[in-house]
Amino acid sequence: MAKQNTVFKDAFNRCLTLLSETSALPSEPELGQALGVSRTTVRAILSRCEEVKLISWDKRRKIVLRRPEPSDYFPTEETDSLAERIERSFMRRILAGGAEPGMQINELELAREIGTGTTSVREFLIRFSRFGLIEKRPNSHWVLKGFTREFALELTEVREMFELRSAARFVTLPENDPAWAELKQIEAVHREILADIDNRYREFSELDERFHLLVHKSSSNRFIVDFYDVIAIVFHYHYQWNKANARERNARAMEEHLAYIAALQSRDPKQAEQACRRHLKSARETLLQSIP
Amino acid sequence: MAKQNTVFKDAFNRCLTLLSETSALPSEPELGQALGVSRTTVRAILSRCEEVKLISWDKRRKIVLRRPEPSDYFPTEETDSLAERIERSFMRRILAGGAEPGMQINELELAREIGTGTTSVREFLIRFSRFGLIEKRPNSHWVLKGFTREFALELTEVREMFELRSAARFVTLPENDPAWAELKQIEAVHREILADIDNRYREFSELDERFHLLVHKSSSNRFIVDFYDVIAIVFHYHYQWNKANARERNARAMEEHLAYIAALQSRDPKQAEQACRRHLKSARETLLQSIP
DNA sequence: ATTTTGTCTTTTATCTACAATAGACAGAAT
DNA sequence: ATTCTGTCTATTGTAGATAAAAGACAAAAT
Repeated sequence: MAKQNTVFKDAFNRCLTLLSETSALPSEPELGQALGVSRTTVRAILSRCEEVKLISWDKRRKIVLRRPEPSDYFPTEETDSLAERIERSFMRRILAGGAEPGMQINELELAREIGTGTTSVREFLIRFSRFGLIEKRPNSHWVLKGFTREFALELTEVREMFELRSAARFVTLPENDPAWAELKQIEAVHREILADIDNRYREFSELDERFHLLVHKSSSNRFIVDFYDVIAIVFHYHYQWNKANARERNARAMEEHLAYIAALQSRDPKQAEQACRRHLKSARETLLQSIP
Repeated sequence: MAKQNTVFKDAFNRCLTLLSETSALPSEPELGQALGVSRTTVRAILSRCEEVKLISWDKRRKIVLRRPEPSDYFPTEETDSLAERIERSFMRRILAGGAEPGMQINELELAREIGTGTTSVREFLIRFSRFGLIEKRPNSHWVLKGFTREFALELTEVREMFELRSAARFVTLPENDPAWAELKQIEAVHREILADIDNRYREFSELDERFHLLVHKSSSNRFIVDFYDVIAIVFHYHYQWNKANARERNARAMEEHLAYIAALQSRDPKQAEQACRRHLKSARETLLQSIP
C-alpha cells in the first residue's frame, strides 16, 4: 500500500452528491474543477461510476442511469487522509489519556498503534512540533511538554497581542472590503444559534473559529494568520474534551462575540479594543478553568 | 547508506581535541557525557582511536599513545548533519539564486541536486514551512512565496511586538536573574568589537543573535522564543548575502545595542521601550533596503 | 555500594520502491 | 478555434528495509 486513495474516495463521494442532482455530468476538466482534483482522479471516478452502473460513459456522453444509494458511498473512515487520522489518534492520546508532561513519545510505537508507517507519523510530529506541545531530542525520542497551565498562558498571551492588533486593523478596513459582509453573515448566524441555543449550542465551536479567523486575517500578516492554527487546534480539541457547562459557556461567549462584532462595526478603535479585551479575558479564563 | 554517521564523526573529531590535552581518557559514560553522545558512539570512537593507534584500550585503561595529527580528523564536510546541508543548499538557491515568488519547488529535483533521498528533503521542507517562505499544495508541489518586501514587513511587525513585550519584561527581572550577568558580558563583547571594528565587524552577526535571543528569552513564552528562530535564520542568511556597507551598518547597530543595553540596565520601562523602538526601526530599514 | 564494561534490544534517520495523483501533450470532437 | 479525451510521464505520499545511534541490564571491577 504505497499511497492511500483517500483523495479518490472522498472526491467520489462528493461526485455522487453532484450526480444525484443532474441527469448528465459535465466534461472531465469541469468536473475536476468542481471536485478540486486532477483529471486523472476524475477519470478514476467516472470509471467506477460506470462499473457500478451509476452512469453510462462514452467519451463526452456521461448519462446518469440511477440515483446513488447509501451503499454506493465509501464509508467516511476511508475518506479521511492519513494525516487527519494520525492527528486525531495523537490528540486523543495526549489530551484525553493520562499524558504527563515529560513523557517520551515513540515514533515506532505510535505508528504501530495507529496502523501506519513511521514516515507519516514522523512527518506529523515535525509539523505538530510548531504547536509547542512537543519537542525533539535529536537522534532520540520526542518529549511531550504537556497541555499545562503555562502552555495555556503562553498561548493566550500571544493570542491577545495578535488579536488586539488584528481588531485594530479591522476597523480601518475600507467600506468595500469583503470582510464586512462576512462579518455581517457571522453576526446573523450568531443570532440564529442563540435563538435556538438549547439545540444548537454545539455549533459554536465552528463558528468561533470562523469569527476569530476572520479577525486575524485582517492583519494581513502571515505569521499572525498562521498562528491562529495553533489557537484553533487547541480550542478545537479542548471543546471536544471538556464538555462541562458547554451550553452556558457557549451562550456567554456568543453574547460577547455580538458585542465585539458591534464594536467592530462601529469603526471606533477604542470600543473595538475594549470589546476584544473583554472577550479574550473570559476566553482565557474558560480555558484555564479546564486545566487541572 | 541508511543513516549518515555524522554524529560519530563529529564526536570523534571533538574527542581528538580532548585527547590532545590528556594522557588518559575517562570512563565511557563520562566521555559520553562530555561529548554529548551515547555509549554506543563512545565505543565506536574508542575503537577507531585504537585502530589508528592513538590510544591503547583495555577495558578501563585508555592510554593516549600519540598526539592527534590533522590527518586524523574527519573533514568538516562529513561532520555536518544532512539537515544542515539541505538547509544551506536550499537557502543558497532561494536567497542567492534568482528565485522568483510563485516558483514551484520540486522535492525530487531538490533531492537529486543535493544528492540525498526525498524523505530528508521533504522533512526539511515541512520544518522550513513554518518560516512562511514556502507553502504546500497538497498532493502537488511546494510554492515559493519569496523573500519579498511583504515578507520582511510582516516579519518585522511581529518581531517588534514580541521584542517590545520582551524588553518590558526584561526590566522587571529580579536582580539575581542570570540574564543580567549575560547582558553585562554581551555589553563587554560589544565594546571589544567596537574597539577593533575594522577587523572584527564580521563578528556582529553572531553577537546580534546572542543579544536579541537573550531579550526574547526573558518573555518566558515559548511562542515568542521560537519565533526568534525565524528572525535569526532570515538575518543570518541575509547578512551572508548582502555585504554592502557591512562595516558601517554593523558599527551603527552596535552603538544602538549599547544604548538599548544601557536602557535595559536602567530598569526604566520607558527608556527601554524607546531604545528598543529606535533600534528595531533602524533594523527594519536596513533589512528593507536590501530587498529590491 | 557504586561505577564500568560487555552484550543485546529498541529506536531513529535515511534510502529505495511503488501506487495514487497531478499534469503535459497531441489528436479527436465540437 | 477552442475544448475535450486518450495516453503518457513526473511527482507526491506512504510503506518497508537497514545502518547508526540510543539505551537497558546483568556481570565484572573498583
